[in-house]
Amino acid sequence: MSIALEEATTALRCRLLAGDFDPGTKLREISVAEDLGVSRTLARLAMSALEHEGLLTREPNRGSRVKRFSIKEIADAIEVRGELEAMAVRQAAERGLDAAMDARLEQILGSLEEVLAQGVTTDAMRDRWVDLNSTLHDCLVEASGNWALKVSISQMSRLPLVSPSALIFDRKDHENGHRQLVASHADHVEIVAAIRARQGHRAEARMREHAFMNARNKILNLADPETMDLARALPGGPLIRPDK
Amino acid sequence: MSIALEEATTALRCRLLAGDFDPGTKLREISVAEDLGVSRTLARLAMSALEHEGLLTREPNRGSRVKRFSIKEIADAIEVRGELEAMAVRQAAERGLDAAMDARLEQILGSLEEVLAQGVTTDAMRDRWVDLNSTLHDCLVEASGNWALKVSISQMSRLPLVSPSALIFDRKDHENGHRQLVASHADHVEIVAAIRARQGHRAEARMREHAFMNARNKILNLADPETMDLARALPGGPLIRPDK
DNA sequence: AGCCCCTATTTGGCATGCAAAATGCCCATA
DNA sequence: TATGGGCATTTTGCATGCCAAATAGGGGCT
Repeated sequence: MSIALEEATTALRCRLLAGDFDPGTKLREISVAEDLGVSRTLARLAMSALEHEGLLTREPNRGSRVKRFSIKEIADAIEVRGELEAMAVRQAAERGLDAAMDARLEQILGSLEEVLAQGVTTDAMRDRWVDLNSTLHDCLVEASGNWALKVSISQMSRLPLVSPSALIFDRKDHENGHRQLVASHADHVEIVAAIRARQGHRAEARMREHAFMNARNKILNLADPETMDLARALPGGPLIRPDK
Repeated sequence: MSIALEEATTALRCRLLAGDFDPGTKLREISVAEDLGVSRTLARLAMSALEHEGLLTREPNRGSRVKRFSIKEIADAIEVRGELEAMAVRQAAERGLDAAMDARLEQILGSLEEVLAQGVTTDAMRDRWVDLNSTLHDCLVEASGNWALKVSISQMSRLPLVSPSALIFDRKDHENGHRQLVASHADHVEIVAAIRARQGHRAEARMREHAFMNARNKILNLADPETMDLARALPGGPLIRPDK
């Protein structure tokens, strides 16, 4: 089930995250199947996968529905991811960086610095920033050497708006947006520095604050959807609703 | 019926956790199907579920194999669960207990106290202790009101030896086993007290230590399998190997 | 031994059949 | 009009058979 399943699952996941379906919609496997251009069997597999990811909920004998996320649930998930990443950098500091990872982090930080200096104004620059940012977070988790941490974080990151790639750029107040990026980059630099200095507690604290600020920005923008501009045209659509 | 899938998945999961298969064994869907007495379709669904749970790994076009857990991976997962539970009790303290949950916790603590007073010597008593212990941990997570926390913790808990129900009783040194239970119960009491007093940081710290001690006991026993006596005859078998 | 080719098995996927449950609809009744 | 009961349709849950492609396994050849 390598090629087609993965493809079908990805396609359905993208449609869900893009908000193609209203939350609460029942997904009939027949319509999903012909929608994705695959068989009922495969559609069922894909839906099962997304159910495990938490994007669908299944009621016995009644099929699956599109999960509705409340803002609180998203905020919870972001907070959990933050706590886990904080734990990751603490463990990375306690464990120490190997030479390869150290160089890799240095290179990513350099690229981020470069992008920041040029100014993150175009969509292309935004994409590049988001990519680098995601990669950096991945590396930090990797550096912890903790397998379970990686699993947990990636589970959270599959939820809408939770992933580090779901950055929000403030387009209304461009000055403000730039300030956020500068602060974010300063966090990155200090976190890596703390890890190198084996200051586990400091790395943890700074990462926790980093996550908190990021979460607050996201939630603020959720309440004011006009300014919302999700990187990679990913999530944030009808899946998330203020009610619960 | 969703009955059969759930049943087949549970059956296969139990066989995996019980160590019926050596790690690395390739699971052919045909043999799994007739082994469980279900169709190939259903066997694939069940295997897909267990793959998402992390008990199986799939290699494209080559089927799935039984995942081999190193002791480090298990220790990592236990540590992550501990951190998440610590976060849970902190949030529970910050949020406050509603009357129903407060009463429920009190009742569980009372039952645990009672069991402890009678002495946890028979298998039946051990089962009762494990049940109460699991319920208490579930309640604490529930009390946090954090949905993502519940999801993450349950994900970790599906791994062998990670669940709070995977308690280990020291049968070699009965005195030592009893001491551990007494200490564990004291932790429970103080954690609940801290939550009631809205002492988030204290609840968190104590829970982290509680988890750490529990993890250490488990890992110690892994290195000395003679004394290992997993409650509910659950996991710990061939799935876990010292190597990596 | 090393390599190649051929065969048998297995995976990945599709279409269909079927019983049971759920859904929807129509109509009778209050 | 609102309610509710009964019937037909749809949908789910699972099984079965089939097929192409990839893999694994087993000789035989050099």
